[in-house]
Amino acid sequence: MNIYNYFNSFIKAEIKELQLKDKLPLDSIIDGISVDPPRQINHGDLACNAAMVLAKKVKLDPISIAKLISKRIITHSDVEKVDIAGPGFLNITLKKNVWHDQLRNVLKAGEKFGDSEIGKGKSINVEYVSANPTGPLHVGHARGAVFGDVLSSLLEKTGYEVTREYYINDAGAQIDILARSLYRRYCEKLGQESYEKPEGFYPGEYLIDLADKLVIKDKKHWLDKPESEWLPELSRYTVDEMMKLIRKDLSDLGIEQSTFISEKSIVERGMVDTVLNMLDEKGLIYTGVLEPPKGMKPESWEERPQKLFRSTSFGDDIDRPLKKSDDSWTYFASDLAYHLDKYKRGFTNLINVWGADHGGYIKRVQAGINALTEGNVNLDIKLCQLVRLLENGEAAKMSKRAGTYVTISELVDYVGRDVVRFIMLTRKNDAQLDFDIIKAQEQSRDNPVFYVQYAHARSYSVERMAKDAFNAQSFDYKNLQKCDLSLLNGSDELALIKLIALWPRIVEMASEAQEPHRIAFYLNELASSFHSLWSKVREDESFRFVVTDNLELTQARLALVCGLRTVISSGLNILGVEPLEELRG
RNA sequence: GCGCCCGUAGCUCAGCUGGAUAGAGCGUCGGCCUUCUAAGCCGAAUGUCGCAGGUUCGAAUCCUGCCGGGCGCGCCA
Repeated sequence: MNIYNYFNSFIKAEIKELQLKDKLPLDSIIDGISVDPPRQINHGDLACNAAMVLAKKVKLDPISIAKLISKRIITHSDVEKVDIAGPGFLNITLKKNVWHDQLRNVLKAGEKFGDSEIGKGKSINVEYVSANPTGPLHVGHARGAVFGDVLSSLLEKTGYEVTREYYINDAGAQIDILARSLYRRYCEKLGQESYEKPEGFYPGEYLIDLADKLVIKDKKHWLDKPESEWLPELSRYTVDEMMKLIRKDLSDLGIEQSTFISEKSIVERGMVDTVLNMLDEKGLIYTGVLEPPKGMKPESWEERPQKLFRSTSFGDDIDRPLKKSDDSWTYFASDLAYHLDKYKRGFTNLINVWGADHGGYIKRVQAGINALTEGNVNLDIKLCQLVRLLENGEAAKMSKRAGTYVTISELVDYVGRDVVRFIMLTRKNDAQLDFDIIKAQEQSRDNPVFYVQYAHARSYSVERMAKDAFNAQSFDYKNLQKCDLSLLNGSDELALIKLIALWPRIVEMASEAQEPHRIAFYLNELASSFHSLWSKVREDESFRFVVTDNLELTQARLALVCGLRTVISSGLNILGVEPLEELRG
């Protein structure tokens, strides 16, 4: 438990005591009470709004309530002093040894420091990427992929049991087109061009490569055969091969999902019919005619009765069609079946990571899943906005393999996996992201990946020097845990310890908000704080980490550096970025 | 037309789900290398938090209405 939560519970308990002793009314509200790190340094270590929250319902002024509570808080052995400030804030200053103990906890717990149990006993299904198996992944997919992967790690860090899932859209019409495109390439290989390029032809080079493989595998077997003979087989073959490509791309990014669910298998198991029957039984299906959307030119619009799901009963804007004009299921229908499948596999907490262009789809899926599960499922949908690839501020143009877009493997080859992963998290998921592939490789303050890695590497640099100056054994973790941390009493050192001690809170809040970018921002701040302390020695010799005539002080300072390193490394591990011990070769 | 997202320093963005005097980087200007790696650090200047109302002890944050930008809106997935 982090100290903010700890004091939150403590203060609430004390307030209950006061209520029992009739000092405060019993019905006063405790819910909105929070304990936070204050923004201003002179506001102490913890700021609590309890008095103001209580004053809301009780007809007492906040200041006198604050006085009442502060008398209780001051009895805690960790508390140095309590100030009442502003409109009724309780500003709590903790004894220095509390912070020293926090640092000691980091050294004892190692990377487990920051683990939380807020998700203990809960399982959650995170579905991400789920790109159509029609070609290699591109940059837009990379963002959703990294986001989903890091969100999963973050949830695991806070105790959730996470299933990382990929939904393979291997059933729609675009798969037929893909197979026909491959067939065309196959014919080309064998010197026959009479088979026309199909409508919506996939032009990427990867299909030429695949056609090579197919010729080697099946020789001329499919040549001059009717489509009905080769289409089913080649569809299956192409999807399998595309999924190999995609999984390769994902593994280049360090992503390995445990569960792959095929749309085709959902359909073949009759799940779509099940969904239709369920909705029908609930009276949520009818045949109707949709209005054409206003503001759009309905050129080819023809009014047509179709089978509709009454999603407006569940908060959607219009009712949604389940069947196309050719009587086949819409994507929506099979997607409902897929989500029902998740529920039947035992998941009630679902997260889907989608591209922002699918935003208009959220309400209907939530409506559908609510209808199918009686509201038992909580489905969160995270949208990732576009990524704009830049080269020194100009739009990047480095695409070759896929025809029209930059692929993940091109990007990873160019800047490296760690850079891709980190940069993808330097923006909130729902804000657009500019990814400058030149700047992302710079070794400068501009490049957050470098900046954080540099701080991490510097910690090793200090350790090496300390070990050179004394005997190495004095600095192993066991000895550092036991050393006298009270020697760390400079304001800069204490400030750094406090920032390190913030880590568990950052983790919990990022997890609750489902916002992995907060980890990246925090690491940047932590690195900055360390670089700053590091440079202090230029103004004042006494800031030297390694003090050659003082082993105890050097141990204490190295303990601080190791604590910092542990947190950085633990943060980078959540991001899936490898912490480096040295930056120059 | 409707729905979702966004609007914060010259630029790019944070802002801890309602807290105190709104922050960081870049850029600009001015400092710090006989170095525990200057691949870095320090200082200065910079704001109608899009606009207008509302909710309350307290709003960049929540609600409503505008303005401006992005995405989407049956027979694609």
